[in-house]
Amino acid sequence: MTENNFEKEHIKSLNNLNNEIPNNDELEAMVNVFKAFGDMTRVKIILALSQTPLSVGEIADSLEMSQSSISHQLSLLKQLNLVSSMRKGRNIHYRLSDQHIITIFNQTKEHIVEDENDN
Amino acid sequence: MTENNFEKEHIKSLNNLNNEIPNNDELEAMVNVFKAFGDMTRVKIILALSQTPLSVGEIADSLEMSQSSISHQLSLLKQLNLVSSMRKGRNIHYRLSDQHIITIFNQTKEHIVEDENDN
DNA sequence: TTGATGTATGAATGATTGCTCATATATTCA
DNA sequence: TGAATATATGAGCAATCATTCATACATCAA
Repeated sequence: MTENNFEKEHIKSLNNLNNEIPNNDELEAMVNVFKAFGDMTRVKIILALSQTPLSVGEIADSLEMSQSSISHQLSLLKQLNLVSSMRKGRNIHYRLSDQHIITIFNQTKEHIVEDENDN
Repeated sequence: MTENNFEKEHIKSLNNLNNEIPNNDELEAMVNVFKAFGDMTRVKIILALSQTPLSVGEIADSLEMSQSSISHQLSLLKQLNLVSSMRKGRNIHYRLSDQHIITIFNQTKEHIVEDENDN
């Protein structure tokens, strides 16, 4: 009988599944942000920028990667409003555009750390 | 002179950049989790599981996708300890293994919503 | 045991993506 | 203006990845 109620609840949840999912545009935006975070180069760029604003060349030197590669990635990050840029003379300084980003990273790190302890 | 101090601080930050970045294993683990979140199918699976535990077939039906595809993705999510599974008779019930996941999703949604308002 | 149902899994494939190379654009300085 | 420096960008390529298809494995019911 109690078992049966669980089952009913479950069916109810099942029918509501599609309603609870965010609208597709928002979902797609989320997926794109996660995609951006799902690459080592971009994560390193973001972590570097979380310390201080940096020029393209500074990032490239720091990560020992080509200027072109970094520039491409910055352009992607900028498109997603994850970073913003500002010209300063010959250089262009990039900075994180949102502190949420670091919060998200920290949450994820926590997930991983807890995980390690579970083994 | 004050301008110069900023510059000095900046150089100092520059030299510390590599020190501040988490160790590579942790970084890689983070990137893998974000990669997992960077796919529409997996995000929908996770959002569905955030409502209630579900069997493979239930997820496949709900998302109108093949059993095989869902099973493949669940296997990936399981490998990353994002979901856990438990056999119940002929079915296998999957559930989220960590509430951090939803927190991360919500943070990301916030980032996106703020973004829309900025325009 | 046999048939039916639910899930997992390996191989193949088309699509996506990160990097490189070459080159264009923008700014400063002499 | 011309040379040097910093950055952006398009095309091409190799690697990665999500799905499908075929099939194997596991459980239940008769």
